[in-house]
Amino acid sequence: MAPAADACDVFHIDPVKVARLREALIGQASVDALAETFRALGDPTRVRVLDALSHGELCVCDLAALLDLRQSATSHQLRLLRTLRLVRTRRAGRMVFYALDDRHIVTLFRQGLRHVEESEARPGRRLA
Amino acid sequence: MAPAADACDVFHIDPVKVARLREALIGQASVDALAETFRALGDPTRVRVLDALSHGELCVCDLAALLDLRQSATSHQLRLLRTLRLVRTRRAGRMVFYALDDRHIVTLFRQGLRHVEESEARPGRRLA
DNA sequence: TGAACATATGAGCACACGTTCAGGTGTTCG
DNA sequence: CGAACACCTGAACGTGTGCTCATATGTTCA
Repeated sequence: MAPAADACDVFHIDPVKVARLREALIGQASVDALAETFRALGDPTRVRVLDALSHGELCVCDLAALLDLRQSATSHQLRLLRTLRLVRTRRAGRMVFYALDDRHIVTLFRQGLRHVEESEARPGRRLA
Repeated sequence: MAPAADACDVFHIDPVKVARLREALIGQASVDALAETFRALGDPTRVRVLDALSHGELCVCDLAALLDLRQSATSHQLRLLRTLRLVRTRRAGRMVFYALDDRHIVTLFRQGLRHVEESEARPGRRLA
């Protein structure tokens, strides 16, 4: 994990300040966990899944129909969310109900939503 | 945008409730904007970039050295973050300083951090 | 038990992503 | 001007991601 070529190998502006910065940076474990968490929310399909589930539990089939997704695709995404402990399952006969399992994620989700809704009103340029 | 095969095409549990849910769901524009925002935070390198910049502005070269990244990779990531208006640039001679440009993102970032730091103490299983 | 149903899983494919290399743009200074 | 420097950008490459199809697992009910 040390390319260190190509880029200049000395600090330019304030070496002392930057050296101190090194100490203040988040540890690799937290970085990875943080990225993993946000990545889970970084896909339109999963955003819609979580949005739907934020109104209450749903079985896979209803969720798929609601979001206009194949049952298979829905199941795959739910597995990912379940592995990350963002959703929880409840079996009822042949059906499996999924519900949100992480209060913090809901908070993050809502906060992100507020953010994009505010941004929509502003000039901000969209991608592609 | 209508696969609708493979999955059952009727609602099973509470058709009325689910039909109402359709109305309550977030619009596609917000879904995409939300996913785009979270995706920007969903990469370890960008998490580290934002973390570093959260302590103050930095030039590309110092940032690259600090994070042990090639200047090119750093620049590519910064462009992405700039396109999303998460960071802002300030030119000073040959150097370009980058700084955070979105208070909300910092809030999201910190909140996500608190979340993963809490989770680290708990049993939660990690991926692969 | 066996048919019907709800969900889970594996393989395969098309596409997106992050990095690197090589070279381009813009600025400073002799 | 031209060399040196800081940064940007495009192409290429390996890898990851999300979907679909086909099929397996697990449950209910006749």
